[in-house]
Amino acid sequence: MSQVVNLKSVKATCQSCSLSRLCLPRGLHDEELERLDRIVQRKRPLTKGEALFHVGQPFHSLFAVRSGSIKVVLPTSHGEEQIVGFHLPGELLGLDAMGHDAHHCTAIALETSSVCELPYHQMQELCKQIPSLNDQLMSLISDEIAGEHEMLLMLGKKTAEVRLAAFMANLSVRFHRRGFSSTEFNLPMSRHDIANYLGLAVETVSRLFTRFQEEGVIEVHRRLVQIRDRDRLWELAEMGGPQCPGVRADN
Amino acid sequence: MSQVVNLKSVKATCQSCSLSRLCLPRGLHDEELERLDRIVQRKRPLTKGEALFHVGQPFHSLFAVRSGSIKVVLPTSHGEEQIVGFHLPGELLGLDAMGHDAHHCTAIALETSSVCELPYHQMQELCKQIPSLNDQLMSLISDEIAGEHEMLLMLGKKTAEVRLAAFMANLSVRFHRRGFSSTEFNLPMSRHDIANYLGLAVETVSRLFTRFQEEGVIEVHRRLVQIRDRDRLWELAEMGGPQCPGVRADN
DNA sequence: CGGCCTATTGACGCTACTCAACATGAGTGG
DNA sequence: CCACTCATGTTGAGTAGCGTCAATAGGCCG
Repeated sequence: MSQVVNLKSVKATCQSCSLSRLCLPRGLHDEELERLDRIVQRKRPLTKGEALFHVGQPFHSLFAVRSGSIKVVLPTSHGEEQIVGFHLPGELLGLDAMGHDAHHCTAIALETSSVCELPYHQMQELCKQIPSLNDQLMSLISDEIAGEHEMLLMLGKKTAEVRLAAFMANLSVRFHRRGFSSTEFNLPMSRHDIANYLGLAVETVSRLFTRFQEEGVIEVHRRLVQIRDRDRLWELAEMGGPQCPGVRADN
Repeated sequence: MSQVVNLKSVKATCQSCSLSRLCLPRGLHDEELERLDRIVQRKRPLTKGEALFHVGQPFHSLFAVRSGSIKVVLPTSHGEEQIVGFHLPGELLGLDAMGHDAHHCTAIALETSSVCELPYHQMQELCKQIPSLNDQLMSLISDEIAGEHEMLLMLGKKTAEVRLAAFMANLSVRFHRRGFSSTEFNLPMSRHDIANYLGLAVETVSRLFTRFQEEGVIEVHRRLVQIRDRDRLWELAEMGGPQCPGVRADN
């Protein structure tokens, strides 16, 4: 409150952001980046459990995760919930509300997380003026759809073992792209969240984790995961084939 | 080939299309409609089983279903397939490839079907010039994402009975919006397709159909469906609650 | 009419859920 | 610092829902 004068010095910019390779800035040159920066609003960090938006709330902005992680949840008529995605830094939130006036899902921080707010109307204007920004937005949108297709395949056809293995493999790749270790990371979400997301019972997830450990595939202690045998994990996830589900070409 | 002179007389236009209320033309006025019409390419109808595009093929156009129905399929490494959607007239295809150079899924006609081709680059240009076209495209995109979220919920949390009931209810609503009866319609897809889409075995679908019949909820003969007790069907589909999953506000 | 594909029905078994007890760690207050 | 409580995670036993396998019935087309 009293430090307004300091804000400028700590202000993050798209130019300086390490995620620009994954996020909207991808493919933009300096002048364009500055224009994007001008509409981006960096918000105060969310604390664990805090909602970025709730289902039904008016939609006026997209959000990009800057740090931390956020789960996206669909409430059901019967009080249950379905987690439809976990978003890591560089990924967009709120795409499913574009062109509508209310959010269709709820976004909740899994840990202390910061996001960039992108007022939708200003984004639209900027997309008109900067073709490569529009391209990148469309690319991220289609990734979202494609990713959900892969998830439908998971839930429709795969066993619990394959689902969990693929989930771990997917996290490994996504963390790696963000500059973290691909073999050792902390799960941002609880067992309950994992189970919910994968359409399984918590107990099943727990049992599978211990089985994976017994087989020397991964080591799990509470939320710390260490991947011991990457090849075997990929096999379990059925990701050795022609294309790698859940993983778009590297970038 | 020899009838070029006749083409104009039979040429369908977005202005004359009964689907404009659901499809891209929604919200456009006459002059804008004409400009959209100028980039739309009406293609020869697809025959049953014919592919509109295959996974891996270069992407350069979106498609809108004009008549018939089309299934969208994801192939897996193990030769299986997962159907990720059935598209009825007025719905778009290919959204998951925007911003990429290749299709991510395969689209196959379930019956004789015609589509409108929308060259993507021209669409982009037109979206810049016609804000309400851009709005409608974004709206359709977000509907696609939201619909897939609902489907994740189905596959993640719902029993076979609820899935099939919700599927029938969903079809009923979608046919109704297209001017068909909401209580009597022909399934465009086989039992095998339904089972695949819902993540079930064909036998389970068959058994549920007979159970629904015994309970007087629906009548099914081969592909003809008659809904006898709409309220009970909605109950079975768990669609009586606060909001109706799978069904956006009417339009 | 015969062959083929789709759909139905039945018997059986397995995967993963439910219920329940227990373990572990985190946070709190004395 | 320790005892207490609560949240989170693990493990076990029993079971149900749904998949698999197999046989049969019904439509469609040449």
